[in-house]
Amino acid sequence: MASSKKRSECPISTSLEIWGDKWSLLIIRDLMFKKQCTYGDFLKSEEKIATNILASRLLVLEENNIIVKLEHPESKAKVLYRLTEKGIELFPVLVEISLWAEKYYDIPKERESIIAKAKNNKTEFIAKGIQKMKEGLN
Amino acid sequence: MASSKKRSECPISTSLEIWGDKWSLLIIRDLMFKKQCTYGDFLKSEEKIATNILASRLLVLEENNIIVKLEHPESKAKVLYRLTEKGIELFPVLVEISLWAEKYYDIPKERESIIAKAKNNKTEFIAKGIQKMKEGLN
DNA sequence: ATTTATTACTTGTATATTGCAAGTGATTTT
DNA sequence: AAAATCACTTGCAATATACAAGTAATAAAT
Repeated sequence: MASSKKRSECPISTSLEIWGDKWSLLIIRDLMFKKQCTYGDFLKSEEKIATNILASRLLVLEENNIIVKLEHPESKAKVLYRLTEKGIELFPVLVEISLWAEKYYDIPKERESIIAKAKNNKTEFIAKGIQKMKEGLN
Repeated sequence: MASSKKRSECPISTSLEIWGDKWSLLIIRDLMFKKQCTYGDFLKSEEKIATNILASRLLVLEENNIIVKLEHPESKAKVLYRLTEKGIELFPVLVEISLWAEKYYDIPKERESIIAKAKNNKTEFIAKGIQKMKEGLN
């Protein structure tokens, strides 16, 4: 269900085959902003992903080692999803997407300050963001 | 046919609604590598995009001012597609995707040297790439 | 203890997008 | 004038998405 054979050896094509759709990067975005999410947390996001799509995207991301499932410390009924290192390393991609959008579209007020920061010293912003997220892996 | 209402104000979501699919960034990639392409050039790419999808993606990219159609200097039967400034500004996104893929997947030999260059001095690599492409706009 | 609510999903069905093969009309080459 | 090339379009099957509802396991409330 998840994978057939590669279209090509192009790294961009390979990447798009995994997360090149309208939803996967939003799941990854949520995990970067909120560090850990339950299934229900994803459903609560503004974009209103359908539950069957969420389930299928989470599976693909998990199969490709971009996210992992963890047990919730407080409830056996809940599952926590978290980014792996491989998932965290997608941060620069999301930053560049945000910076591109900021040039050509209106940005919500509450994002302005963080985008300004990213723009101001991109290299450092990315490095620190990744570093912080990787600390959370332990 | 192209646009309904936005899912959200999130810049990442906005971007994905335009080019968040398996094909659009490959079209943009081709235009970055080859500067200008005819319809047939896109069809020749390794990934073998279907012609109806190509037509629909080109339309969306054009509607969103990411590419433009130009007349071919040598033939009235051909159409040239080229990136706009807005399209060129997607270069950093493609670079980061490539660098991510390079960490986790095998890269074709002929791409190794350029990816090494990008990795070595990312900021400069991106700036120069964009500069060069923008020169081609005149 | 038993009902009620939450949780992470699954299932069913309608609609939209993609994939593939073939076709069309305008040019261009022979 | 005929054949080839060009940028697409069309038709249809396959797949993916959207929306609504359902299920089994756990947890909370009574």
